[in-house]
Amino acid sequence: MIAVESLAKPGRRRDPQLDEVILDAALAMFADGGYRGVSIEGVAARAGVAKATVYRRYPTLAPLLVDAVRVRLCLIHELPDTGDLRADLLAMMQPLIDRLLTPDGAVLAALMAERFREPELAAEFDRSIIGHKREHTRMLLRNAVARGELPAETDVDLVAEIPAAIIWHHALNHLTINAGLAERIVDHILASAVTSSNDLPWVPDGDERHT
Amino acid sequence: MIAVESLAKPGRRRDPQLDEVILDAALAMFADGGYRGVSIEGVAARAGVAKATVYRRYPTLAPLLVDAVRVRLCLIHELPDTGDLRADLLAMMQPLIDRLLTPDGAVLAALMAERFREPELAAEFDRSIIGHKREHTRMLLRNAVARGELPAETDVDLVAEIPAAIIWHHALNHLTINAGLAERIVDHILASAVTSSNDLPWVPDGDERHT
Amino acid sequence: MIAVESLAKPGRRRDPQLDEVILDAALAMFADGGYRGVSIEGVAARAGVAKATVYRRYPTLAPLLVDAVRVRLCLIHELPDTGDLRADLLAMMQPLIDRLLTPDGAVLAALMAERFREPELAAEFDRSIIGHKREHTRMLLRNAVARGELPAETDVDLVAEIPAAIIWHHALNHLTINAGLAERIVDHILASAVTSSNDLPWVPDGDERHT
Amino acid sequence: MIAVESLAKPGRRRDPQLDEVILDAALAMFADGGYRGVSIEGVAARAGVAKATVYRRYPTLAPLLVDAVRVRLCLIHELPDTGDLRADLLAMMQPLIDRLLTPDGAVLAALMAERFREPELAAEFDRSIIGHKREHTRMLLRNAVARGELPAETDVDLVAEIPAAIIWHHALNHLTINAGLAERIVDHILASAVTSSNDLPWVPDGDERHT
DNA sequence: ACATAAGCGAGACGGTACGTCTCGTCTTCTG
DNA sequence: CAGAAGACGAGACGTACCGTCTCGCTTATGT
Repeated sequence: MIAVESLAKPGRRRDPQLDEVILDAALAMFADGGYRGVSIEGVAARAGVAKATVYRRYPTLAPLLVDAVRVRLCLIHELPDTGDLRADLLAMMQPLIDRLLTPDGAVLAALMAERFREPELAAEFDRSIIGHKREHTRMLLRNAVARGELPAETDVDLVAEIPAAIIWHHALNHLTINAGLAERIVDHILASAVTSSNDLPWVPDGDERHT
Repeated sequence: MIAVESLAKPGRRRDPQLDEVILDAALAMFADGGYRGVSIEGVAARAGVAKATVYRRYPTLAPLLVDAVRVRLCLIHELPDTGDLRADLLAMMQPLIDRLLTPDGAVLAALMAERFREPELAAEFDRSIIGHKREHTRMLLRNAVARGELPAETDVDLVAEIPAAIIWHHALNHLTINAGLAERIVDHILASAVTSSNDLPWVPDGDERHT
Repeated sequence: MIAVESLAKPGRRRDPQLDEVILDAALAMFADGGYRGVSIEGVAARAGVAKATVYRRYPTLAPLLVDAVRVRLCLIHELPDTGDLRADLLAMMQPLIDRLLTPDGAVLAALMAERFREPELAAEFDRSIIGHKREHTRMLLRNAVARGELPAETDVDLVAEIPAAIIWHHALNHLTINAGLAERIVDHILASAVTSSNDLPWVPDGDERHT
Repeated sequence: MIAVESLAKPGRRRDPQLDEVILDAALAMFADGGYRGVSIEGVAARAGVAKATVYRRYPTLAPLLVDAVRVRLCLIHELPDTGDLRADLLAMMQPLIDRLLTPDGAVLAALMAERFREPELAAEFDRSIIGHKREHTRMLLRNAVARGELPAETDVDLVAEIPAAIIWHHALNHLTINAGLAERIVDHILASAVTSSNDLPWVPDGDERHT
């Protein structure tokens, strides 16, 4: 009886399906023409939706794309820490590389390129894609140093950037990206592994990895 | 009096001063708003020039910016090959880093970001800025491997990309770039230098064979 | 038990108060901005009512205004036929002129103007305002001719139109309308009265008509 | 040599052909749907012209239609004054009636209807169509009174309005308009002609006026 | 009493037109 | 012919209503 507060708002609900087609259309246009190629008018047309329906959801283009990226290109995944540096690094890189090899790759690369100019885009991108990867990688490396797997003088901050730097460098320069890239990067990082008193278990079979 | 050659076309000459103000305006607009922020209309307005005056010189935006970059941001420099890997690598990186620290740095980074979408821009950019640096770096590394300075199993192709990848990664992610970065990169690359049981055979005979 | 006719439908009744505020709002908007200035959206807003509440009652604008006019501006009155042509004609015109002098006058004039384009509006307007006045006036004139008060060659059809034509001409052209107008029109019509063999009893006092 | 002032402005001239197609399109849309049916967007589309091309010429709809009317429906003609009241009145009415019988008639009537609400439209309409006709008619009637052709007590101001009032009343009420209407109106006005001491040369043949 | 059904406020939806803006091209004039 | 000025077709911008529709609630029966 005592309806303290009726939380239900009056009026028709927004159609959740439209949310999706709008985001899809936005992402598709972005893939085609980059940030420049996206217009709210165009998104509405492509989504088969009235302009007002888009404007009702997003006041400007940026949050629309931000949402499109968050919802459609989410790359967040578990950050591994098994103690096996090689495996952990590979596990960090693989999802990104896999994604770059799909059609979404073009979108991701475009996004990476545009993010320089679009702070909002960049922020969201960092959150959902790059996220805490760098920090996590740093930690993995620090642990490896502590365990003695990597030399004490390793420039952890720098090395931690190498995977992302190389991968995005490839993506943005239209250089080939393939499954072997991750392994080559890991091999490079582990090349300075402390080999002091023992054999190098990975040397014998480390030859045919270069694709 | 004797017009030996009538190469002189009739009509008014193009005003060379306008060439300059146009390029300046283009670069300034690019710095302000990136590729998106540049329009021939805007450039003309900023240069205090009629639109046709710009269009007469450049059919589209790309060659205009390409020219602006070539003329105003030329980064071409000597590719060093002294035999001192450390010094050579540093010499390769320093001009770029120096430039990135000036106000032009924003322009360069923006250019680097936009080049993903603009093949023409990318081509010119590669020619005048990145140029043959990658190939040259590869050669330097190969020579170092040949001299035994670097381990035989060094992934030369990958390592050669590290300097550019790291520097641009910093530039595009608004990470700090400072003079020490080049040294850190070189140190990292040389960390795997063969130091095992002997002196450094390359020091005494580090001659200047490659020009 | 035997619900011979279950005319009473279930469900909530329409709120009769809303009928009124809707019509009032419609008429007010019409007075402000003419047919163009009326929109169902606007009427709903002005009436403080949901759009659907209006649309439930009137499918389109026309019947809404038609109702508003019928209910609020009814001009139907007795059509006099006393045998006194002068008095009868005056009695025909007076209610309209009186109404045109009230604030409703603007609404009526607007309605008269719009009716050209809006057949539905025109039909209702004719029914409730103009009605059978023309035909009645014709009859009065024919009778006057028959009685010999008007010349036999009188163009009854034309003369019967003069009162309405003049009055609406004034209304639509923003010309002054005043109480004397009706008298002037009657005087004009009676000017051709047969004066052959007798005095004109109404002439002596026919001077002060011009207001 | 002394170019005191170069009145010629620089820049491309407005295309006079476009002036015409725009006005034609506007008039056509008006004929189809009345003032309500005209939109600048629609005019541009119908004229095969960019919106800006219309907006460059007319800030809003009203002056556009005003111009369309002025240029395309000009009804200005000589105001006759031959001393023959009958002929002069006929000459005044005939052009209007003729026009109303053409396809333009619908446009004119619509315009007449809309003018009530659109002061700008009305002003232009009065200037180019109604213009000084009323005043001229008044003068003709005054002269006729002075010559003794009309009774001294004629209500000149009222009678002068009859032609226009009747004709527009017909037009706005979708009543038939035909060539005979002008004659009937003139006959009516002359019905009160002073016939005192002379014959009425036009009476005998005044029968076939009803078409 | 309580399901049924309509009324109602609110507002989402696909549209259309608004008036403004900028784009790259085209045209006309002056120097 | 170069250059300034600006008209032009094209089309996106963001706003405002249009008329329809879908909600969640309220109100009145009819069984």
